[in-house]
Amino acid sequence: MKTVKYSRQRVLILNILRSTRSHPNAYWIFRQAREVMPRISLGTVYRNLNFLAGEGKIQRFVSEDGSTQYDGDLRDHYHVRCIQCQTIRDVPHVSDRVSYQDVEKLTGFKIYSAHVLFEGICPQCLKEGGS
Amino acid sequence: MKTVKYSRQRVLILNILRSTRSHPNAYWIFRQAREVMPRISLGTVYRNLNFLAGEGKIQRFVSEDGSTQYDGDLRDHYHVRCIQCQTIRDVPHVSDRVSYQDVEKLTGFKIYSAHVLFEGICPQCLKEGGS
DNA sequence: TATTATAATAGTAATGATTCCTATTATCAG
DNA sequence: CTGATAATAGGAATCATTACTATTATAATA
Repeated sequence: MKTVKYSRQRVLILNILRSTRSHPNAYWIFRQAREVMPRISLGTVYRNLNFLAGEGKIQRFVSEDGSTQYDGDLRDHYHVRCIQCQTIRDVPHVSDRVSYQDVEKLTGFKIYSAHVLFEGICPQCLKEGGS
Repeated sequence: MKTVKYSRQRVLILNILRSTRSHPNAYWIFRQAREVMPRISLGTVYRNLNFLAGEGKIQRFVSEDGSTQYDGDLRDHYHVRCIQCQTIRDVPHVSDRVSYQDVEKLTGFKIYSAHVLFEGICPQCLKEGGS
C-alpha cells in the first residue's frame, strides 16, 4: 500500500497557507517558502498544493486572470472579487443559503459543494475611483 | 471617436455561441468557425470573445482545468459541474436567491454580479460509476 | 539505531492556453 | 466611391502549470 510521506516541504506549504488570510497563488507561496527553505522548487509547490487540495486540506479556485488561487480556510464561506484591483476577500457569513436539494431535483446531479463568487468594487477602489 | 466595426468574423462567433447550449472553450468555437470561414484565426476568436464579454454580450467563466469557457445565455442562471466528466450544465432556476444587500453590508463592496457553481456528479456518471 | 523500499524533491524541459506583434484587409461614415 | 482606421491572419512570445529524471528524505520494520 502507498504510504504518504509528510516532507518538510509539504508541512511548510500547508503552514504558509494557513497563516495568511489572503488567497495567494502558487508563485506567492513559492516566494514565501523560499524565505525559509531557499532550495525549494516551484514544481514542489505546485505538486503539494495539488496534493493538499486532493486530500481536502485546502481549497483551490481559479481566478479571472487564469491563475489558480488557494485558500487554507476550510470553513464554508463565500468570496468577493474586486473587478478593479482583483483582490479576493472572504464573505464571513451569508444569511441566505443556496439549497443543494433544489439543485439536485432540478438537475439530477448529486451535489457535494457549492462555490459562490460575488463580483463588484471594493471599498478602497470605490473611494479612489470617485464614481 | 472610436467606431466599432462589426466584422463578419465577430458576427459569426456570436452566432455560434448563441446557437449552442453547451459552454464551449475558445478552441471549440474556433473549430466551429473554421467550418464556415476556413481562414479565420484562433487569435481572432480570442480577441472577439474578449470584446463580446467586455460589451456584456456573452458571459465568460474560468473552468477547473484552467481554460476559459463562454456562455451566450445572458439570463441569470447558475452552473453545475460534474467532478468526474467535467461537463458543465445550467441550473434553470433556483428558489433561494443570494442577497447582494447582505454581502454589501458585510464587505463594503458594491456588488454587480454573482456566480454560483455547484459541484457534484451528473446523472450519467452516477449511473455508470455504480457508487 | 540501522536498513531499505519508495515517496518526494530539485532543476529543467515541455506543454498548452492566451496574448502580442505587424503587415494586410474590410468596414463604414461622409 | 473614397479615406481613415478597426479588425484580421499568421506567427512569435508569454505565462502558468505539468512532466521528466536522477537524487534525496521519509518512515516502516528489523
